[in-house]
Amino acid sequence: MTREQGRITSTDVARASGVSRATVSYVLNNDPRQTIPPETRERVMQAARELGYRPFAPARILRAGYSRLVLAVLPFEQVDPSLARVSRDLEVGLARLEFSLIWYVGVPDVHEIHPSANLTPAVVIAFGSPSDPELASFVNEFSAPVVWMRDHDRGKQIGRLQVDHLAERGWQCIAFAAPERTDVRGLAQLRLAGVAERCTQLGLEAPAAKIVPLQRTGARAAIGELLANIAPPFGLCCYNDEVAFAALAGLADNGIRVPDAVAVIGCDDIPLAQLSTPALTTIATIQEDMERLLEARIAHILAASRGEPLQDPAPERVMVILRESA
Amino acid sequence: MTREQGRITSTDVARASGVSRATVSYVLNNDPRQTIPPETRERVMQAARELGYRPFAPARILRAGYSRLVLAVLPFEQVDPSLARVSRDLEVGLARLEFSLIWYVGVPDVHEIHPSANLTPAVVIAFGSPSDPELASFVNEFSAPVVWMRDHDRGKQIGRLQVDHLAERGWQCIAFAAPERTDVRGLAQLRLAGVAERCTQLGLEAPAAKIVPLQRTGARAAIGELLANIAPPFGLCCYNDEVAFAALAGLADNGIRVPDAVAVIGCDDIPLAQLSTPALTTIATIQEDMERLLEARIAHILAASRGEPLQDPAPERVMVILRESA
DNA sequence: CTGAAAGCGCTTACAG
DNA sequence: CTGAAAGCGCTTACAG
Repeated sequence: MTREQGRITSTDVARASGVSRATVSYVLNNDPRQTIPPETRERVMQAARELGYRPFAPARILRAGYSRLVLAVLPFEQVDPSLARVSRDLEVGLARLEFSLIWYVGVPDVHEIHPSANLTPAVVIAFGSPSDPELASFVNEFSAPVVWMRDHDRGKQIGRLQVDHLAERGWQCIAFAAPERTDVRGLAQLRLAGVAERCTQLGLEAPAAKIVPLQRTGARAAIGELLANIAPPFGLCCYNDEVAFAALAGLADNGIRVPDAVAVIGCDDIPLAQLSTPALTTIATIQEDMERLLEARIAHILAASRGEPLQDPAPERVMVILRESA
Repeated sequence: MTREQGRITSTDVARASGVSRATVSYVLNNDPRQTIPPETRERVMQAARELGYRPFAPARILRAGYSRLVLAVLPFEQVDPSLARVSRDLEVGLARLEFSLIWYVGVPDVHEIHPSANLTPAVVIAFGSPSDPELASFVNEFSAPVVWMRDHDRGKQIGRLQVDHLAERGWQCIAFAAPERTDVRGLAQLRLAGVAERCTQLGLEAPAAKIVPLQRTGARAAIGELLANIAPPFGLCCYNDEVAFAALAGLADNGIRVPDAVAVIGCDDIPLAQLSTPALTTIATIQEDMERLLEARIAHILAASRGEPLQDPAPERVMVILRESA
């Protein structure tokens, strides 16, 4: 692992422009406390440009004691379509504060080498819940303030809202379609818990739960089994829109009409949701709320980067997108 | 931006365990050239644990001259469903080599502050084409070797393959369904170019192209206009599976039967592809090929991190997933 | 207005 | 087997 590129340093720039390293630094960082003659300034900038000089980040950070880097940690199970928007808004907000946003995506347990060995974020944004011990320890390893997003509460809240919607429309019997993906079991449990909780509160029977695979034949079979257990009419709360698509396909393959015999409600409002037959009723995060939330979150991050104590941020709120399937 | 946490340094550990900083480093890095008495070793480790000592990454990197960090740069337009798999495989492969993988996702032009000010990747993986000037300059700013993935060729190749499949099955007339997303225009142009190229080679008429929005009413209207331009039967090559879903919905809303009157072929093989009505025929990257490719790519990255010259890697290959829509 | 010097935290020859 | 010392590249008081 030798790398003898011969890095270009500020010493090189100083030599090339006939000044000291201090002056190079003053010029390049536009230090307002120094008065550099424009001619010298120009000479330094020119030399830096010609040599292709880039300050070596680790040296700067070592000197300063901190970086302007925010690392978002995203477990695979949290990857979902709403992320593109969140990511963009976060990044633009942080850029305004001169912070860079980068992502760690994946499986915290794979690593003998922790990324903190090569990376010094000023703040870590964790997608998930602090009560997830693996995620929590992965994230704490950075010894930086941690801002949590997408905590457990949202999971339950979505389940509750799905039931509310179905119950309001007169559905008395509720079932839950769970995903096959194993990495997402925790989230699915939570969702189901929210569904079950609300059923109890409303005096409905406890919901039947069934794993509905995304493979079409698997979906058909799963829905068949569900139908053997519980007779239509019933309302089906799906873990997310993908599972809802599988449920719709399985119901169609079993000759069940949606929403006449079975109502189906998803979650996420993926772009394809309006394109299913029938178009999918689903749950989405409230947009304006989202914007306010992100602003708050960024202020939060800034505060954390200054070492100020963190308070629990307001949770994301959530609404029904009404289409045809429920 | 003061941060006076009082960082715990190797000096603290040395003091606490009554040895020199050198010894602390030897113990914690398991230097095989040193013979440390087990007792001393234990004392040092204990002290480090109790103090919660973590070596400060920038100092290590400054000393070493390089980091073990690979940064994948992903423009928004390149975000697609196949990424989850690629990401996971890349990360696991790199972890084995003791490299960490992190992502930069987004819009290179937003930044006055370039992430390289806070980050020193050993290698950059760029998703896109070196002939994209914005991406190229963003990525070169890191002054690290750059490995390119997903170059232009793949775009054309997919278009060609879609046409081949339709032509083999007797479709004489070809149309192209483009996405509405503007950030993806470049890729869409390329795809269309591939489609058009193959049509010419096969002696077919030049393909009609139409933007098909993902909103259901928009999709219906767009397909309506397309049908006014070009009468069924024809084969419809779609930019990706999402556009294909919109096309299927639009065709259904216009009373057109798939695949009898119009054949539809997508791209990506997203999980939902098999769940449409009819199930979607589409294009996917060959799986075993993908694995070989990733292995090669990782070897490539490793070579790059040693400063060895890069050669053009083999491109990804691609196949038809046959279902019902074409 | 400019430069010599110190120091951020780490690792590793080198001397003992 | 252990420790004192040098040096990675940067910024910034400080002296002139």
